[in-house]
Amino acid sequence: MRDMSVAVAEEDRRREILDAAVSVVVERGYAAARVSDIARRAGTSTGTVHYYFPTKVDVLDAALQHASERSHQRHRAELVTLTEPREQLLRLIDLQLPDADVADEWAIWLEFWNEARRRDELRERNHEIYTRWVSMIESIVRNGQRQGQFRQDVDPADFALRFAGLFDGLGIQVLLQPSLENRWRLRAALREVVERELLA
Amino acid sequence: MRDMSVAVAEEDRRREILDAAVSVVVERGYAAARVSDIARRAGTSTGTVHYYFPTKVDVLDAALQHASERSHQRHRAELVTLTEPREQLLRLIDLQLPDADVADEWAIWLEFWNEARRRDELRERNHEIYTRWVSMIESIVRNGQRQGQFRQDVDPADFALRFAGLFDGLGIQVLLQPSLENRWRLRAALREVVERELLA
DNA sequence: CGGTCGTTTGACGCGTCAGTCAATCACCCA
DNA sequence: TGGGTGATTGACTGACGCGTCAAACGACCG
Repeated sequence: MRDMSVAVAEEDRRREILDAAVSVVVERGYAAARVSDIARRAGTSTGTVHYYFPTKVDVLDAALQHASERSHQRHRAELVTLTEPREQLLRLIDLQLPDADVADEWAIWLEFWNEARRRDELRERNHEIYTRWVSMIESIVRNGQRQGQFRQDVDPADFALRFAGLFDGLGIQVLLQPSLENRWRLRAALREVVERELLA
Repeated sequence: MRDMSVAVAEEDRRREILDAAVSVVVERGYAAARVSDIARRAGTSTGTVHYYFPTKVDVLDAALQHASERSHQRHRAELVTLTEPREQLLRLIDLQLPDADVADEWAIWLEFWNEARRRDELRERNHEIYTRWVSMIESIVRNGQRQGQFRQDVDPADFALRFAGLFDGLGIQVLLQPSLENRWRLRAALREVVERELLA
């Protein structure tokens, strides 16, 4: 019982530190993030941060993982509330437009990619995460085809890859120039792809 | 005459330093680049680097600009050798696939975007550069339409934006997983967009 | 040849920051 | 109550790297 309650507190503290780390990475970037920033934002001390994570790299990598997990769960949670594949895809678009909190998520992706370029473990991690994201889209498309709502002559894996790619590429520019106009264009471009390629 | 020759030497030295800086950024990343790395790779001393560029940020920013300029010139030089808009677009694809040297260029873009996220001047710079890249595509499309080779019912600006976005998004993943398979998929996806959307 | 100016050098000073550690705290249990 | 355990603190140390600067270099000129 004691062990349980301590374990829970431990997990909470860990999560607090990771949340803090994520927001520091968003603000200062992966490479410029300081342990003291993370500690301050988590309302604790550098000693405690090191108590939970041996080195700074450990905190930051865990933070990236943490953020990507949260993002994935958010997507899943929203998708199960919808039954129509078409609605699911459109919702996915709106869920991931670089607005407010989601812009922070995009920032994390950029940092992630950048860091992954130089480190094998992160490259692998990115590959898993990206594959999961593409698979999510792919399975929606497959569902749509099975239900006869989407065209049958489209390769789901191929479509999913292109959809994700288009999303990322335009998303980066929207992140950097987040005007209403640009956000709207991103949304319109993605919806148009869905309409044009999946619906007869 | 003396001034002239000195000025030329000065420019050479500057360029050497910038080339060195680019390769250090590719290797270690913008944030982790050290003045001493740049000096060593340029075959000179840290003092000299600071003689030409007051601060490290000045070198790095100039290096980003330098790399983007070189990339743009490379595109222009290749395009003028072709007359058919269709050929120009297809060449552009092959010119920019993340292979060998070009992978370094992609790395620079990632670093650039990442850094731009936090700094207004770089955001503006990125906007100019990106606009120039999209405009290049757009004007090829316009040419193709004028010559009757491309469909008339496509908005060139819109197409160019989507084409560039798709290129970037998929390009990042190819950069991180540079398998033959992935490179081929990127190329095929882009060529297909050209075929499907621009050619009747 | 001696002086001037632009260039180059690298040792040094100074600030910064990750990670350590001894001390303290808080909680529980015997 | 007293002792044990896990959690927390922040001062400290050692490493590191930017930017400075005094000294040297070398090309040219009067």
